[in-house]
Amino acid sequence: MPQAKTDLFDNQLQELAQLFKALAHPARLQILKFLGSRDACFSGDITEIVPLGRTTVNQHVAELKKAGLIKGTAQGTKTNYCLNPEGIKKLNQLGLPFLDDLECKDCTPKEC
Amino acid sequence: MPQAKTDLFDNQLQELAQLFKALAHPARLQILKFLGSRDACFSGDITEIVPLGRTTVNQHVAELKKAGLIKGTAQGTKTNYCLNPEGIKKLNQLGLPFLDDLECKDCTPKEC
DNA sequence: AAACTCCGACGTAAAAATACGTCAAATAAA
DNA sequence: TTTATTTGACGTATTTTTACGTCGGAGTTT
Repeated sequence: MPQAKTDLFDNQLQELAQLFKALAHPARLQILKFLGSRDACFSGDITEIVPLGRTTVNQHVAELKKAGLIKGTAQGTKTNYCLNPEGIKKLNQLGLPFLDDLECKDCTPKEC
Repeated sequence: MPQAKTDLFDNQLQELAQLFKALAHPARLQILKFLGSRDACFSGDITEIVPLGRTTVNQHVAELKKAGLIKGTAQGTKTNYCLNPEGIKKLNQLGLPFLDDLECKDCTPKEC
């Protein structure tokens, strides 16, 4: 884009859009779902979870890290991947109310 | 991207990723929020709601339409913009459970 | 030590997203 | 009828995203 104009918007909207962007690819959803479905963190090859090349998966992992939704701390050869509770919390704090407020309120069939 | 590999993923994940993608820009969030905050639909110039050029805003509107989140029916010169209850419902049905399931379950500080 | 495994960093290519200008059609207002 | 207003369609430039190959380092295994 010929210059990102995202800073013309409300801060909360910007932040929320960033978070939703991190969720805008099935590979990233799959990674989050995988980590969320486990009791503990995952120390192993995330590449094998996702049907894409290793490099590509690592890129998606990096994006999730950048968005603050997961953490990955090196542990010997392997990396320990966890959900980042703070990021998830922020996602829920901003995202859930937004989705809730979209519900059709008192719209009659005529109006909607 | 040199070929979209999105079809390698679970259908629900694909669909949800598509919906989140539609929410991945502050302009689109602003439009949704605006329509959602009203009791009825909006018949007027959406361009003036968003701090971007008319053409650009219309493009965002088209994306929201494509994602099934809003409807826009022509009414004389103006267009009547409404949230699309079915799309919003689907977003909530898929999105809310996903977000809820990401909550850290019984992770001790040691593990996360 | 040598071989292997896993990961990050770098580079690359194709596609999509973003932002806008311009134009034409349709309706409303003068 | 002429003039505006509004919207959608088309085209374009720039940036970002997506997907991968390759290389090198850190640590394990043999």
